[in-house]
Amino acid sequence: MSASPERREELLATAAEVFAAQGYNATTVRKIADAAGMLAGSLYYHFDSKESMLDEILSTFLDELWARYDAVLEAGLGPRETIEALVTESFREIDQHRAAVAIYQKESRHLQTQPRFAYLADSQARFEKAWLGTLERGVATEVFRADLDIRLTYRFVRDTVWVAASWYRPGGQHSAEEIARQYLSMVLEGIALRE
Amino acid sequence: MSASPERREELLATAAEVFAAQGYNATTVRKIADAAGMLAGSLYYHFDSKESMLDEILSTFLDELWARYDAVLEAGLGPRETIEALVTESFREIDQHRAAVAIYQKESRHLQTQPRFAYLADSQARFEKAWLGTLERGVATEVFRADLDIRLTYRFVRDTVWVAASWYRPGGQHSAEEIARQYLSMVLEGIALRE
Amino acid sequence: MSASPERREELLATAAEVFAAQGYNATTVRKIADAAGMLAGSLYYHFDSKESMLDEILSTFLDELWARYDAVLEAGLGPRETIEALVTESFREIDQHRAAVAIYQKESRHLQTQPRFAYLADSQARFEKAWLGTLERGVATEVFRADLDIRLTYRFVRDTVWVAASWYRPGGQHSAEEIARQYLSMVLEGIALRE
Amino acid sequence: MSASPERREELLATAAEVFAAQGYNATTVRKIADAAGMLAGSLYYHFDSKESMLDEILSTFLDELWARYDAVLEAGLGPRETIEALVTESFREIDQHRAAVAIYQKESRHLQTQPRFAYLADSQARFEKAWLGTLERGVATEVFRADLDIRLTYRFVRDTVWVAASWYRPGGQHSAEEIARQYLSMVLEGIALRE
DNA sequence: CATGAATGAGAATTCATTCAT
DNA sequence: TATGAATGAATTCTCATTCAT
Repeated sequence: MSASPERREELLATAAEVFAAQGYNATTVRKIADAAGMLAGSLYYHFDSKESMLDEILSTFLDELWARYDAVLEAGLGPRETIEALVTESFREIDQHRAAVAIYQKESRHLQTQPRFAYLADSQARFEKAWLGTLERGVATEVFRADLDIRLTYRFVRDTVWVAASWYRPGGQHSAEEIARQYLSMVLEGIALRE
Repeated sequence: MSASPERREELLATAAEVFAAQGYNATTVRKIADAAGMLAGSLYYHFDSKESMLDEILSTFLDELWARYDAVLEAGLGPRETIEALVTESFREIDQHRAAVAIYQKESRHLQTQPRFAYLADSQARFEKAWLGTLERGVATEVFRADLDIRLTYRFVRDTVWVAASWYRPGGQHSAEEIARQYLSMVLEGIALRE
Repeated sequence: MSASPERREELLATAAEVFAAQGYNATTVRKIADAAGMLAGSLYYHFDSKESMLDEILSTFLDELWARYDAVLEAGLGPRETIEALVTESFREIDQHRAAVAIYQKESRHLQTQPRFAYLADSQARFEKAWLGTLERGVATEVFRADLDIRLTYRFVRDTVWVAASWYRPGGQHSAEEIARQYLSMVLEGIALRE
Repeated sequence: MSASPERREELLATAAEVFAAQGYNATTVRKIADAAGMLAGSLYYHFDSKESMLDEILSTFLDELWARYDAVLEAGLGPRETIEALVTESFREIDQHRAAVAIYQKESRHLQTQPRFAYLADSQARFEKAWLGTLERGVATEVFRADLDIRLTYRFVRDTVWVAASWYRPGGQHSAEEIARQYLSMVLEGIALRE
């Protein structure tokens, strides 16, 4: 009930694409197997269950994301630079694991309630702490505006970044970095022309 | 096969809540019926199918939304005022039909491929035309920044507004209008403090 | 739970048409009610159940048929004349109660097993006795051929008559009597030209 | 989604028996599965739906029947010999595929209206052409009586043969050929003794 | 490693029937 | 007499999962 790690990864990538395209619940094991060129039952040689595929996809994604985030958070940057770095890393993650991000975006809310996916809630709490803390620091140091509800701002920034996974296609017109740059510019400076 | 419009509306509101909370696919008719205090089969006195409930929820929402949008678009406002009005109407819609908006947000992408829900794609195209046109007008009249990719800006503004449906709860701390005001401020001026 | 006999008869006639056209099992109470211009539940003011409608249709048909058959059988006719009279009465019955005959033809075999419809088996047995007895009498008196298996002949004559209900439409080109005449001619003389 | 042809055939044979015995509509998938010694859901590994089982049973039957009929029709026989051969082949078909014939007999009329079963109507039309043409040829060459309505005769001959499927049991007293011989004798010469 | 064939739990849906009004 | 709204049992079908080969 395990196999070469490469094959697993291939299969997980395939599964992630299908989950992202059709939604986890609407995805049948058969569809994944079709996409992988095998029969549904054969997947069970590699994985315990459909849910464990989802679990592995999401936890791998979050592990990697937090490695990136932690590196940023421990770098001792200023609030604005921290936000810039977090957003840029987020877009890099979207670029490299678009499917996983899209799944996370669509499914994490209702998965959180299940014990097996409690780590999603934990991660969410860490997100909130990191972003919110940075924003508060920015307000305190007069880098960010003080007249906005800080939780509203947090949600604005957070959502603004992650929803992009729903339309982003790697290899498109703009690189992840370029998209990050423009998004940051909008989030930080707004879209209105300054006189 | 149909029945009194009031009962239908009650049941649709119930169904919309459950769809929004659990996702369309993960929602069983039984759950809807439970929430409505009846047996699963009884729903079929009022509706043809689970899908037709979804259909009615989404099309009612879009009809109403477009009535609001059209009123704004025909008012002859300037680009900035148009964006402000569209965003404000969107938050009012979220306030009044949160469930429908959340469902739309989560399900419309993959529903679009089904002929029955082709109107979702039509609506999407109209959205794009309305928002994109307004943004372009704003760039031309030097109300909006010219250095941003206009399609990126469109997606930013569009997503920024609708994702709010995933966390917004009516009767919370801020009114829909207040949230709209703050969002608009962020979208237009950014979150960074201007020196 | 009963009503004017006229209304019952009307409704039974309607039900019989639908049963004949679609088959008993494939006929929903709703279809009958639609055809009668009322709602499904309303039928239950007139009848106990769908099955009791079927029962009443079939038993009424058989009662009438046996009244006719008994008159023939008690008339003291010769074997050939008896067969002729039975066939003619059968076609008259088809003419007047086509739907009931068609239902009988299609459903009686598997209904017979249910206690409620045991009378169908009884009737079948009486049929057999009447027809078979007449044929045997005919063979004995050298009116009918002796070289045929008598049970095969019985089935041939019986089926030959009743299947006609599946295509007969009252008011068509030929009257019931004319069809009876031609059928009788075929059954008795065959279709080959005699030299 | 399909599987080994042998298993399919076994299961189809089982299904055909149950359909023939109880009628298509009254047959539940569970009954078929019981008869096959498996669970209802398991049938769906082999077949798309209950309807597709019916479809396959009927189309297989008609394909085979038409292979036989075409061989006869292309043999250049005289009208009487053609009728004899067609009837004989029909009884052979009844002997070998009794269940399919019985289903065809009972269900084809109302199935014809569904697009999926349009081929039943096509086949019916070909039947009519074949039988009617042969009868007409027989009348023209003075082999068959000219004083009968030819369409009535067609129905008589057609029904006479196929209804036998409702009572025929293979391995009974008479072989298919013997029954064919006696039926042909009745149809051609009649049951009355010739003086 | 993969297949083929199943299992069994539940899903959506249908429909005869009931009953207060 | 008829309606509107339900019930509840049964039905078709789906799907994750298992397992011998």
